Amino acid sequence: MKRPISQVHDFPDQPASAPRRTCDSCVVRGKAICAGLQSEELSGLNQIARHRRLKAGQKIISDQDLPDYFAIVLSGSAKLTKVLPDGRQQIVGLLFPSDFVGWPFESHGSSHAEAATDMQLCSFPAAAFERLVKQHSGIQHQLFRNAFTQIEAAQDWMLLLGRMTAREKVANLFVMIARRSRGLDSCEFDSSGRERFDLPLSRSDTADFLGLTLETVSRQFRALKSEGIIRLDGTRTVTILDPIKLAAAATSPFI
Amino acid sequence: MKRPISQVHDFPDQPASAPRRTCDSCVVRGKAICAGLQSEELSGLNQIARHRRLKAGQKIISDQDLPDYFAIVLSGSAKLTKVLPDGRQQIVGLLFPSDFVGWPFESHGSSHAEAATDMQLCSFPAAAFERLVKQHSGIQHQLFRNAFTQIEAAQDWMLLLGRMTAREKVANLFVMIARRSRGLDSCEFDSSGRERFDLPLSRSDTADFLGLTLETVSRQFRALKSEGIIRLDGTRTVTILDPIKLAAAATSPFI
DNA sequence: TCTGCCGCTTGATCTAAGTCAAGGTCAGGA
DNA sequence: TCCTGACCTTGACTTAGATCAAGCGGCAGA
Repeated sequence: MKRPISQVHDFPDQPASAPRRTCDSCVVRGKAICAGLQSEELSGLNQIARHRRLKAGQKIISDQDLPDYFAIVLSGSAKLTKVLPDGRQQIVGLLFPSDFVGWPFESHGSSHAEAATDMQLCSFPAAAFERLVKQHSGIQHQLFRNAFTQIEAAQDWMLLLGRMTAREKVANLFVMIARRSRGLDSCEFDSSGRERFDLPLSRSDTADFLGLTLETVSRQFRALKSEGIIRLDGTRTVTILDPIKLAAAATSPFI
Repeated sequence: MKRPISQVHDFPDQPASAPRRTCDSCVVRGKAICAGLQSEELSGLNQIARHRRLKAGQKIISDQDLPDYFAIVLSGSAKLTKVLPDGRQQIVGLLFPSDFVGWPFESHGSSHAEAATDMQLCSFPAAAFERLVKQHSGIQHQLFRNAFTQIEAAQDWMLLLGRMTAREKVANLFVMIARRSRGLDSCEFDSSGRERFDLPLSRSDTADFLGLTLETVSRQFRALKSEGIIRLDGTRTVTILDPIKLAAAATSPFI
């Protein structure tokens, strides 16, 4: 039987009294906003940080009301969605470990953040976090850099949504997820050095991410598979068999 | 003969010795990043600010090399574009007066900024501006808020690109440009209170912004016109005849 | 005034992707 | 064990929008 690669370790929520596990001690150290902070800034964050585990589908931050916390993704993935009144949906962002969730100082976000897979977060109470940001310009600077990364990703995705074919969209999705998964436990290299990773999204979510229908997504998966470019183990696990051809199918970006 | 509404006033570039006109003295005061700054921060900006006039089509900041200046748009519009190796193009942002151009502290942007119309900028030499930002957290905070606005716009646009029909895309474009033009000299209300504004983009650029072809854009313009929703004077000037129907055609967002 | 070009419109046709519909697969619960 | 429902695949067909191909109109330069 096929099983997805990644599995959230089953450790319990930290009780309030226990020493708190923080961003400081996590896998993504050095990549998340904590990177390059002064030790004073780090210890400030550590003091308010709190571990949090979410099941796939759980809301993280709604686009309606004030967020009560911000967070850094430690494991798993989150999706940012926007919905039209008639139900049409677009996923406008996919967050991986080390990504920051939420917008300090804004009364409401422009999208709804939700766990795409089971995930772990390092969370910070909103008010305390904003207070820290005001005191430490290093944190503010990291937030700003994080914003730039999000803009870059959004602009890349606009190019994909507006100007790419279904095949190119799917190929680029694989390239992007492979890159973001590298070094995480949702990614391994097999004995012949082939990269294998889990898709954090269902076919339907994938369609909403790529601006396609789920049928078209499924057909493009099949096409890349039948051309020997990828292998699918089960429905969520992808192995890249031919990275050259995959890059060609993606027409360059996201490499 | 029809003439576009907006016209760049023909005042000469400020000689280096003359008292410099700055962001402080411009139309967009109170809306741009200068809003809410301390007087000390403002005077710092004023000291390095420099007026700049650009012709339509001139490059502002390339996505290749380090920017030598950042700027606030005073009049006219700029477009941010991304290009695929085979020439396919996507406009990933449209900038209006009060918008900030460029990314301090990043070695290169992810898109190419270019004047869409003749325009005026309030520019800041890159190095001096970054120095100021480091000193004054108020400016940093304004930059951060500006980044949030850009993310919001980008996410809205992803929804448009991925999930809207050609008709909805065009209707939303009109709604968005009308909103952003309000209060500028590229916008007026006629005697019966109808809103009239200039499109900053050619049909071909509009197509690249909406993820369509220019033919489809042209046909959708015609459709909205023949339904009495808009009027076109010449090829760039739009009057909204029926805002209710326009909003209906846009299926809600951007209002 | 004429000419050529650029940006735009319009029509005819084509096609990539959407829609509709029928199964298949698998995990979880009765 | 079988049933149920969620998720995915596959096929047949339809269609929105792309592509191809004229042609128009205004203005810039001769």
